[in-house]
Amino acid sequence: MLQVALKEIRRGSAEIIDDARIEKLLEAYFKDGKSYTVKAGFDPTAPDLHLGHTVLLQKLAAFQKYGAKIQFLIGDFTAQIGDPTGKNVTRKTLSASQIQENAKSYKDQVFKILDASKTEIVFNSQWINALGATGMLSLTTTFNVARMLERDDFDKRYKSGTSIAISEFIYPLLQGYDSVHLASDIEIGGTDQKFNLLMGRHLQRAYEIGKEQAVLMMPILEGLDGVQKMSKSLNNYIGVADEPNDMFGKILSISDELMWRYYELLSAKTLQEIELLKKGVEDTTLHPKTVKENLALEITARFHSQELANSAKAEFEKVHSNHEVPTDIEEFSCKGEVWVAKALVDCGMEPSTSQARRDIKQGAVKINQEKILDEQLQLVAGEYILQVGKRKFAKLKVD
RNA sequence: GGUGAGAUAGUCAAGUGGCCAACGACGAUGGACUGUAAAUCCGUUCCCUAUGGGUUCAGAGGUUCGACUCCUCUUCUCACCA
Repeated sequence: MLQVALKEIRRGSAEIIDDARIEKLLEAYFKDGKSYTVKAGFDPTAPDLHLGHTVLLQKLAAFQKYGAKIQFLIGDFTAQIGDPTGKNVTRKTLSASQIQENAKSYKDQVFKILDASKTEIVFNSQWINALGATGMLSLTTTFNVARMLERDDFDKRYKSGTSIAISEFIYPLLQGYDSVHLASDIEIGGTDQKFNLLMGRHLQRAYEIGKEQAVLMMPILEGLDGVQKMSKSLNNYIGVADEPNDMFGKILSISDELMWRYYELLSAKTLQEIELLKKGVEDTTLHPKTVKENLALEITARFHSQELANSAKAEFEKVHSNHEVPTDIEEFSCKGEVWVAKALVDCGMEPSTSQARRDIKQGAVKINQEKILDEQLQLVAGEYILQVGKRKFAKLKVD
Protein backbone atom coordinates (compact mmCIF):
# COMPACT_ATOMS: atom_id res chain seq x y z
CA MET A 1 0.00 0.00 0.00
CA LEU A 2 2.77 2.40 0.96
CA GLN A 3 4.63 1.63 -2.22
CA VAL A 4 1.57 2.26 -4.36
CA ALA A 5 1.01 5.58 -2.64
CA LEU A 6 4.61 6.62 -3.05
CA LYS A 7 4.54 5.73 -6.67
CA GLU A 8 1.49 7.83 -7.22
CA ILE A 9 2.99 10.73 -5.31
CA ARG A 10 6.22 10.59 -7.24
CA ARG A 11 4.64 10.20 -10.61
CA GLY A 12 5.51 12.88 -13.11
CA SER A 13 7.57 14.85 -10.64
CA ALA A 14 10.63 16.58 -11.99
CA GLU A 15 12.60 16.49 -8.78
CA ILE A 16 12.08 15.55 -5.17
CA ILE A 17 14.25 16.87 -2.39
CA ASP A 18 14.27 14.83 0.79
CA ASP A 19 12.29 11.97 -0.62
CA ALA A 20 12.99 10.04 2.56
CA ARG A 21 10.93 12.52 4.53
CA ILE A 22 7.94 12.05 2.29
CA GLU A 23 8.28 8.33 2.71
CA LYS A 24 8.35 8.70 6.49
CA LEU A 25 5.28 10.93 6.53
CA LEU A 26 3.32 8.48 4.45
CA GLU A 27 4.52 5.61 6.53
CA ALA A 28 3.29 7.36 9.67
CA TYR A 29 -0.03 7.94 8.00
CA PHE A 30 -0.50 4.32 7.08
CA LYS A 31 0.64 3.17 10.48
CA ASP A 32 -1.03 5.60 12.85
CA GLY A 33 -3.29 7.65 10.61
CA LYS A 34 -1.11 10.67 11.28
CA SER A 35 -1.80 13.64 9.09
CA TYR A 36 0.79 16.07 7.67
CA THR A 37 0.69 19.35 5.74
CA VAL A 38 1.44 20.07 2.12
CA LYS A 39 1.81 23.66 1.08
CA ALA A 40 1.37 25.17 -2.35
CA GLY A 41 1.33 28.85 -3.19
CA PHE A 42 -0.87 30.62 -5.70
CA ASP A 43 -1.01 34.07 -7.13
CA PRO A 44 -4.11 36.05 -6.16
CA THR A 45 -4.15 37.91 -9.47
CA ALA A 46 -5.03 35.10 -11.86
CA PRO A 47 -8.09 33.22 -10.76
CA ASP A 48 -8.64 31.66 -14.17
CA LEU A 49 -7.19 28.24 -13.73
CA HIS A 50 -5.82 26.36 -16.69
CA LEU A 51 -4.44 22.88 -17.17
CA GLY A 52 -0.98 24.08 -16.17
CA HIS A 53 -2.30 24.75 -12.68
CA THR A 54 -4.08 21.44 -12.54
CA VAL A 55 -0.80 19.55 -12.78
CA LEU A 56 -0.05 20.90 -9.35
CA LEU A 57 -3.60 20.55 -8.11
CA GLN A 58 -3.80 16.93 -9.12
CA LYS A 59 -0.64 16.29 -7.22
CA LEU A 60 -2.20 17.93 -4.19
CA ALA A 61 -5.27 15.77 -4.63
CA ALA A 62 -3.04 12.72 -4.67
CA PHE A 63 -1.53 13.81 -1.37
CA GLN A 64 -4.99 14.30 0.08
CA LYS A 65 -5.77 10.75 -0.79
CA TYR A 66 -2.96 9.70 1.50
CA GLY A 67 -3.56 11.75 4.60
CA ALA A 68 -2.35 15.20 3.69
CA LYS A 69 -3.90 18.43 4.77
CA ILE A 70 -3.39 21.03 2.07
CA GLN A 71 -2.26 24.53 2.89
CA PHE A 72 -3.59 26.38 -0.10
CA LEU A 73 -1.69 29.61 0.15
CA ILE A 74 -2.82 32.70 -1.64
CA GLY A 75 0.12 35.04 -1.89
CA ASP A 76 -1.72 38.28 -1.48
CA PHE A 77 1.24 39.98 0.13
CA THR A 78 3.93 38.62 -2.14
CA ALA A 79 1.88 39.50 -5.19
CA GLN A 80 2.67 43.12 -4.45
CA ILE A 81 6.26 42.35 -5.30
CA GLY A 82 5.66 39.97 -8.12
CA ASP A 83 7.77 36.85 -8.42
CA PRO A 84 11.01 37.95 -10.02
CA THR A 85 10.81 37.02 -13.64
CA GLY A 86 12.46 40.11 -15.03
CA LYS A 87 9.11 41.45 -16.09
CA ASN A 88 6.41 43.18 -14.11
CA VAL A 89 8.80 44.19 -11.41
CA THR A 90 6.24 46.20 -9.56
CA ARG A 91 2.66 45.18 -9.66
CA LYS A 92 -0.53 46.85 -8.81
CA THR A 93 -1.68 46.11 -5.32
CA LEU A 94 -5.05 44.50 -5.20
CA SER A 95 -7.69 45.72 -2.85
CA ALA A 96 -8.83 43.47 -0.05
CA SER A 97 -12.22 43.00 -1.65
CA GLN A 98 -10.67 42.08 -5.00
CA ILE A 99 -8.50 39.49 -3.31
CA GLN A 100 -11.51 38.03 -1.55
CA GLU A 101 -13.32 37.87 -4.84
CA ASN A 102 -10.40 36.15 -6.53
CA ALA A 103 -10.11 33.75 -3.65
CA LYS A 104 -13.74 32.84 -4.02
CA SER A 105 -13.26 32.21 -7.68
CA TYR A 106 -10.29 29.99 -6.80
CA LYS A 107 -12.48 27.97 -4.50
CA ASP A 108 -15.10 27.46 -7.17
CA GLN A 109 -12.54 26.09 -9.56
CA VAL A 110 -10.10 24.38 -7.24
CA PHE A 111 -12.59 22.21 -5.44
CA LYS A 112 -13.41 20.44 -8.63
CA ILE A 113 -10.10 18.74 -8.02
CA LEU A 114 -9.36 19.15 -4.35
CA ASP A 115 -11.22 17.86 -1.35
CA ALA A 116 -12.48 20.95 0.46
CA SER A 117 -12.61 19.25 3.81
CA LYS A 118 -8.89 18.60 3.68
CA THR A 119 -7.92 22.01 2.41
CA GLU A 120 -7.17 25.14 4.30
CA ILE A 121 -7.02 28.39 2.40
CA VAL A 122 -4.59 30.87 3.89
CA PHE A 123 -3.40 34.36 2.97
CA ASN A 124 0.19 35.29 3.62
CA SER A 125 -0.49 38.98 4.26
CA GLN A 126 -1.92 37.86 7.55
CA TRP A 127 1.40 36.92 9.12
CA ILE A 128 3.74 38.94 6.93
CA ASN A 129 2.10 42.19 7.92
CA ALA A 130 2.45 41.10 11.51
CA LEU A 131 6.19 40.70 11.05
CA GLY A 132 6.80 44.44 11.21
CA ALA A 133 10.03 46.18 10.30
CA THR A 134 11.97 44.35 12.98
CA GLY A 135 10.73 40.98 11.90
CA MET A 136 11.43 41.78 8.30
CA LEU A 137 14.94 42.91 9.12
CA SER A 138 15.75 39.77 11.03
CA LEU A 139 14.37 37.77 8.13
CA THR A 140 16.83 39.42 5.78
CA THR A 141 19.78 38.62 8.04
CA THR A 142 19.29 34.93 7.38
CA PHE A 143 20.56 35.19 3.85
CA ASN A 144 23.15 37.03 1.82
CA VAL A 145 23.44 38.61 -1.60
CA ALA A 146 25.93 36.13 -3.02
CA ARG A 147 23.58 33.25 -2.34
CA MET A 148 20.63 35.20 -3.56
CA LEU A 149 22.44 35.68 -6.84
CA GLU A 150 22.63 31.93 -7.18
CA ARG A 151 19.05 32.02 -8.24
CA ASP A 152 19.14 31.47 -11.95
CA ASP A 153 17.12 34.43 -13.15
CA PHE A 154 18.84 36.80 -10.72
CA ASP A 155 22.16 35.51 -11.93
CA LYS A 156 21.28 36.04 -15.56
CA ARG A 157 19.89 39.48 -15.00
CA TYR A 158 22.81 40.50 -12.84
CA LYS A 159 25.32 39.36 -15.44
CA SER A 160 23.45 40.91 -18.33
CA GLY A 161 23.02 44.15 -16.43
CA THR A 162 19.25 44.11 -16.21
CA SER A 163 18.05 45.84 -13.12
CA ILE A 164 16.97 43.90 -10.06
CA ALA A 165 14.86 45.69 -7.49
CA ILE A 166 15.83 45.12 -3.87
CA SER A 167 12.25 44.15 -3.19
CA GLU A 168 12.66 41.21 -5.52
CA PHE A 169 15.26 39.79 -3.19
CA ILE A 170 12.63 39.82 -0.49
CA TYR A 171 10.24 37.66 -2.47
CA PRO A 172 11.97 34.30 -1.96
CA LEU A 173 12.52 35.14 1.69
CA LEU A 174 8.86 35.80 2.24
CA GLN A 175 7.81 32.68 0.41
CA GLY A 176 10.19 30.75 2.60
CA TYR A 177 8.90 32.45 5.69
CA ASP A 178 5.42 31.26 4.81
CA SER A 179 6.70 27.74 5.30
CA VAL A 180 8.09 28.73 8.69
CA HIS A 181 4.82 30.19 9.82
CA LEU A 182 2.76 27.32 8.49
CA ALA A 183 5.27 24.72 9.64
CA SER A 184 4.75 22.89 6.38
CA ASP A 185 5.93 19.31 6.06
CA ILE A 186 6.06 19.34 2.28
CA GLU A 187 5.86 22.09 -0.30
CA ILE A 188 5.15 21.52 -3.93
CA GLY A 189 5.59 23.82 -6.89
CA GLY A 190 6.87 24.05 -10.43
CA THR A 191 10.51 23.50 -11.30
CA ASP A 192 10.82 27.22 -11.83
CA GLN A 193 10.15 27.61 -8.12
CA LYS A 194 13.10 25.54 -6.99
CA PHE A 195 15.01 28.38 -5.42
CA ASN A 196 12.00 29.64 -3.51
CA LEU A 197 11.01 26.18 -2.39
CA LEU A 198 14.48 25.51 -1.05
CA MET A 199 14.32 28.82 0.75
CA GLY A 200 11.52 27.31 2.80
CA ARG A 201 13.88 24.59 3.99
CA HIS A 202 16.60 27.11 4.70
CA LEU A 203 14.37 29.33 6.78
CA GLN A 204 12.72 26.52 8.66
CA ARG A 205 16.21 25.55 9.73
CA ALA A 206 17.20 29.13 10.53
CA TYR A 207 14.09 29.65 12.63
CA GLU A 208 14.60 26.28 14.31
CA ILE A 209 11.06 25.08 14.01
CA GLY A 210 12.21 21.52 14.31
CA LYS A 211 11.62 20.32 10.78
CA GLU A 212 12.59 20.96 7.21
CA GLN A 213 10.01 20.66 4.53
CA ALA A 214 10.44 18.17 1.76
CA VAL A 215 10.12 19.65 -1.69
CA LEU A 216 8.40 18.13 -4.68
CA MET A 217 8.67 19.87 -8.01
CA MET A 218 6.42 19.30 -10.97
CA PRO A 219 7.48 20.03 -14.51
CA ILE A 220 6.06 23.09 -16.19
CA LEU A 221 3.33 22.21 -18.62
CA GLU A 222 3.89 23.60 -22.08
CA GLY A 223 1.08 25.52 -23.70
CA LEU A 224 -0.65 24.74 -26.98
CA ASP A 225 2.38 25.95 -28.93
CA GLY A 226 4.45 23.25 -27.27
CA VAL A 227 7.28 25.63 -26.53
CA GLN A 228 6.36 28.19 -23.94
CA LYS A 229 4.80 27.42 -20.63
CA MET A 230 1.05 27.47 -20.52
CA SER A 231 -0.13 30.87 -19.47
CA LYS A 232 -3.06 33.11 -19.91
CA SER A 233 -0.98 36.02 -21.10
CA LEU A 234 0.51 33.98 -23.93
CA ASN A 235 -2.93 32.81 -24.87
CA ASN A 236 -1.77 29.24 -25.26
CA TYR A 237 -3.81 27.81 -22.47
CA ILE A 238 -6.70 25.45 -21.93
CA GLY A 239 -8.81 26.84 -19.14
CA VAL A 240 -10.59 24.52 -16.76
CA ALA A 241 -13.65 26.67 -17.34
CA ASP A 242 -13.40 26.39 -21.13
CA GLU A 243 -16.48 25.15 -22.95
CA PRO A 244 -16.39 21.42 -23.71
CA ASN A 245 -16.13 22.07 -27.43
CA ASP A 246 -13.22 24.45 -26.98
CA MET A 247 -11.48 22.17 -24.59
CA PHE A 248 -11.79 19.20 -26.86
CA GLY A 249 -10.72 21.17 -29.91
CA LYS A 250 -7.74 22.73 -28.20
CA ILE A 251 -6.43 19.40 -27.02
CA LEU A 252 -6.81 17.93 -30.46
CA SER A 253 -4.81 20.78 -31.92
CA ILE A 254 -1.66 20.05 -29.93
CA SER A 255 1.21 18.30 -31.63
CA ASP A 256 1.70 14.55 -31.33
CA GLU A 257 4.88 15.12 -29.42
CA LEU A 258 3.20 17.37 -26.92
CA MET A 259 0.38 14.87 -26.54
CA TRP A 260 2.66 12.48 -24.65
CA ARG A 261 3.66 15.21 -22.32
CA TYR A 262 0.02 15.94 -21.59
CA TYR A 263 -0.64 12.25 -21.10
CA GLU A 264 2.10 12.01 -18.57
CA LEU A 265 1.17 15.11 -16.61
CA LEU A 266 -2.59 15.22 -16.94
CA SER A 267 -4.00 11.81 -17.68
CA ALA A 268 -5.12 9.44 -14.98
CA LYS A 269 -3.74 6.56 -17.00
CA THR A 270 -0.85 4.65 -15.49
CA LEU A 271 2.59 5.01 -16.97
CA GLN A 272 2.42 1.44 -18.28
CA GLU A 273 -0.80 2.15 -20.11
CA ILE A 274 0.76 5.20 -21.67
CA GLU A 275 3.79 3.16 -22.72
CA LEU A 276 1.45 0.74 -24.46
CA LEU A 277 -0.21 3.58 -26.33
CA LYS A 278 3.18 4.86 -27.41
CA LYS A 279 4.17 1.44 -28.68
CA GLY A 280 0.91 1.17 -30.53
CA VAL A 281 1.52 4.41 -32.34
CA GLU A 282 5.08 3.45 -33.13
CA ASP A 283 4.18 0.15 -34.76
CA THR A 284 1.20 1.85 -36.43
CA THR A 285 -1.45 -0.35 -34.83
CA LEU A 286 -2.90 2.79 -33.29
CA HIS A 287 -3.63 6.01 -35.10
CA PRO A 288 -2.17 8.99 -33.23
CA LYS A 289 -5.36 10.89 -33.78
CA THR A 290 -7.37 8.27 -31.92
CA VAL A 291 -4.96 8.39 -29.04
CA LYS A 292 -5.25 12.16 -28.95
CA GLU A 293 -9.02 11.98 -29.09
CA ASN A 294 -9.03 9.73 -26.06
CA LEU A 295 -6.93 12.18 -24.16
CA ALA A 296 -9.23 15.02 -25.18
CA LEU A 297 -12.22 12.96 -24.04
CA GLU A 298 -10.66 12.16 -20.71
CA ILE A 299 -9.73 15.74 -19.92
CA THR A 300 -12.98 17.21 -21.15
CA ALA A 301 -14.94 14.69 -19.12
CA ARG A 302 -12.94 15.54 -16.02
CA PHE A 303 -14.00 19.17 -16.05
CA HIS A 304 -17.44 18.71 -17.51
CA SER A 305 -18.96 15.27 -17.88
CA GLN A 306 -18.59 12.18 -19.99
CA GLU A 307 -21.74 13.11 -21.87
CA LEU A 308 -20.59 16.60 -22.71
CA ALA A 309 -17.23 15.24 -23.72
CA ASN A 310 -18.85 12.79 -26.09
CA SER A 311 -20.98 15.43 -27.67
CA ALA A 312 -17.94 17.69 -27.99
CA LYS A 313 -16.31 14.92 -29.94
CA ALA A 314 -19.37 14.48 -32.13
CA GLU A 315 -19.53 18.19 -32.72
CA PHE A 316 -15.88 18.29 -33.61
CA GLU A 317 -16.29 15.56 -36.19
CA LYS A 318 -19.30 17.29 -37.59
CA VAL A 319 -17.48 20.56 -38.13
CA HIS A 320 -14.01 19.43 -39.01
CA SER A 321 -14.33 16.02 -40.57
CA ASN A 322 -17.63 16.55 -42.36
CA HIS A 323 -17.23 20.28 -42.78
CA GLU A 324 -20.66 21.03 -41.54
CA VAL A 325 -21.76 24.09 -39.63
CA PRO A 326 -21.50 23.90 -35.84
CA THR A 327 -24.69 23.53 -33.83
CA ASP A 328 -24.30 26.56 -31.68
CA ILE A 329 -23.25 29.73 -33.40
CA GLU A 330 -23.41 33.22 -32.11
CA GLU A 331 -26.18 35.18 -33.78
CA PHE A 332 -26.13 38.76 -34.91
CA SER A 333 -28.60 40.91 -36.69
CA CYS A 334 -28.59 44.19 -38.51
CA LYS A 335 -30.84 46.40 -40.56
CA GLY A 336 -30.68 47.15 -44.24
CA GLU A 337 -28.10 46.05 -46.74
CA VAL A 338 -24.64 45.42 -45.33
CA TRP A 339 -21.27 45.29 -46.91
CA VAL A 340 -19.64 41.89 -46.18
CA ALA A 341 -16.41 43.30 -44.80
CA LYS A 342 -18.34 45.47 -42.42
CA ALA A 343 -20.58 42.59 -41.41
CA LEU A 344 -17.55 40.47 -40.53
CA VAL A 345 -16.23 43.21 -38.32
CA ASP A 346 -19.59 43.73 -36.66
CA CYS A 347 -19.86 40.06 -35.87
CA GLY A 348 -16.47 40.22 -34.18
CA MET A 349 -14.89 37.87 -36.66
CA GLU A 350 -12.41 40.36 -38.04
CA PRO A 351 -10.58 43.20 -36.32
CA SER A 352 -10.90 45.64 -39.22
CA THR A 353 -12.40 45.94 -42.65
CA SER A 354 -8.88 45.99 -44.04
CA GLN A 355 -8.23 42.60 -42.56
CA ALA A 356 -11.61 41.38 -43.73
CA ARG A 357 -10.86 42.43 -47.30
CA ARG A 358 -7.53 40.68 -47.22
CA ASP A 359 -9.11 37.50 -45.97
CA ILE A 360 -11.78 37.63 -48.62
CA LYS A 361 -9.14 38.11 -51.28
CA GLN A 362 -7.38 35.04 -49.98
CA GLY A 363 -10.44 32.87 -50.02
CA ALA A 364 -10.75 32.53 -46.28
CA VAL A 365 -14.33 33.71 -46.11
CA LYS A 366 -17.35 31.55 -46.72
CA ILE A 367 -21.00 32.46 -46.70
CA ASN A 368 -23.46 29.61 -46.39
CA GLN A 369 -20.61 27.19 -47.05
CA GLU A 370 -19.72 28.93 -50.32
CA LYS A 371 -16.36 30.59 -50.72
CA ILE A 372 -16.72 34.22 -51.72
CA LEU A 373 -14.10 36.30 -53.49
CA ASP A 374 -15.98 39.52 -54.13
CA GLU A 375 -14.96 41.95 -51.44
CA GLN A 376 -17.59 44.42 -52.55
CA LEU A 377 -20.42 41.97 -51.94
CA GLN A 378 -23.49 43.45 -50.30
CA LEU A 379 -25.66 41.28 -48.09
CA VAL A 380 -29.33 41.86 -48.73
CA ALA A 381 -32.12 40.82 -46.39
CA GLY A 382 -31.94 37.20 -45.31
CA GLU A 383 -30.02 34.86 -43.04
CA TYR A 384 -26.39 34.05 -43.55
CA ILE A 385 -23.86 31.74 -42.01
CA LEU A 386 -20.55 33.57 -42.07
CA GLN A 387 -17.29 31.73 -41.74
CA VAL A 388 -13.71 32.95 -41.58
CA GLY A 389 -10.97 30.37 -41.70
CA LYS A 390 -11.68 26.99 -40.24
CA ARG A 391 -13.05 27.85 -36.89
CA LYS A 392 -14.74 31.20 -36.80
CA PHE A 393 -18.48 31.08 -37.37
CA ALA A 394 -21.35 33.49 -36.94
CA LYS A 395 -24.96 33.70 -37.99
CA LEU A 396 -26.14 37.02 -39.35
CA LYS A 397 -29.71 38.07 -39.88
CA VAL A 398 -30.22 41.02 -42.17
CA ASP A 399 -33.61 42.71 -42.04
C1' G B 1 25.48 63.95 -9.30
C1' G B 2 28.90 63.63 -14.08
C1' U B 3 29.87 61.40 -18.94
C1' G B 4 28.50 58.26 -22.88
C1' A B 5 25.07 54.86 -25.57
C1' G B 6 20.13 53.80 -26.64
C1' A B 7 14.23 53.77 -27.19
C1' U B 8 11.44 51.48 -34.46
C1' A B 9 5.03 47.43 -35.45
C1' G B 10 3.06 41.26 -30.96
C1' U B 11 8.71 40.10 -30.05
C1' C B 12 13.79 40.47 -31.87
C1' A B 13 15.91 43.71 -35.31
C1' A B 14 17.46 46.83 -40.14
C1' G B 15 16.98 51.72 -41.75
C1' U B 16 21.63 57.80 -40.27
C1' G B 17 17.27 63.54 -45.01
C1' G B 18 13.21 61.86 -50.20
C1' C B 19 13.44 55.25 -53.51
C1' C B 20 9.61 54.31 -46.04
C1' A B 21 3.64 52.02 -44.13
C1' A B 22 9.29 51.22 -42.96
C1' C B 23 14.51 45.14 -45.02
C1' G B 24 14.70 40.67 -42.34
C1' A B 25 13.62 36.87 -38.54
C1' C B 26 10.16 34.79 -35.20
C1' G B 27 5.20 34.76 -34.00
C1' A B 28 0.21 35.15 -35.63
C1' U B 29 -3.11 34.31 -39.45
C1' G B 30 -5.24 32.40 -44.60
C1' G B 31 -4.66 28.69 -48.42
C1' A B 32 -2.50 23.82 -50.32
C1' C B 33 -1.20 18.95 -48.25
C1' U B 34 -3.17 16.30 -43.75
C1' G B 35 -5.44 13.79 -38.72
C1' U B 36 -7.88 21.56 -37.21
C1' A B 37 -0.68 17.00 -35.57
C1' A B 38 4.25 17.86 -37.25
C1' A B 39 7.11 18.99 -41.50
C1' U B 40 6.82 21.49 -46.20
C1' C B 41 5.11 25.09 -49.97
C1' C B 42 2.57 29.75 -51.34
C1' G B 43 0.07 34.26 -49.41
C1' U B 44 -1.21 38.07 -45.58
C1' U B 45 0.35 40.82 -41.25
C1' C B 46 -1.51 50.02 -39.23
C1' C B 47 -6.48 52.16 -40.42
C1' C B 48 -10.23 53.91 -44.02
C1' U B 49 -15.69 51.30 -49.34
C1' A B 50 -9.61 52.25 -51.15
C1' U B 51 -5.73 51.89 -58.30
C1' G B 52 -6.72 56.81 -53.70
C1' G B 53 -6.70 58.94 -48.57
C1' G B 54 -5.26 59.07 -43.37
C1' U B 55 -2.19 58.09 -38.96
C1' U B 56 2.75 55.86 -37.43
C1' C B 57 9.21 54.81 -35.76
C1' A B 58 9.33 56.80 -26.75
C1' G B 59 6.78 62.10 -25.85
C1' A B 60 6.69 67.52 -26.94
C1' G B 61 8.62 71.34 -29.86
C1' G B 62 12.01 73.09 -33.92
C1' U B 63 15.06 73.16 -38.73
C1' U B 64 13.64 71.74 -43.89
C1' C B 65 10.06 71.86 -50.02
C1' G B 66 10.51 67.05 -47.39
C1' A B 67 12.30 63.85 -40.98
C1' C B 68 12.49 57.12 -38.42
C1' U B 69 16.89 59.85 -39.88
C1' C B 70 19.30 66.72 -38.03
C1' C B 71 18.57 70.24 -33.43
C1' U B 72 16.27 71.34 -28.33
C1' C B 73 13.73 69.75 -24.11
C1' U B 74 11.14 65.69 -21.37
C1' U B 75 10.47 60.56 -19.86
C1' C B 76 12.56 55.76 -19.49
C1' U B 77 16.71 51.94 -20.09
C1' C B 78 21.83 50.55 -20.06
C1' A B 79 27.29 51.39 -19.40
C1' C B 80 31.43 53.88 -17.10
C1' C B 81 32.76 57.32 -13.17
C1' A B 82 31.28 59.40 -8.17
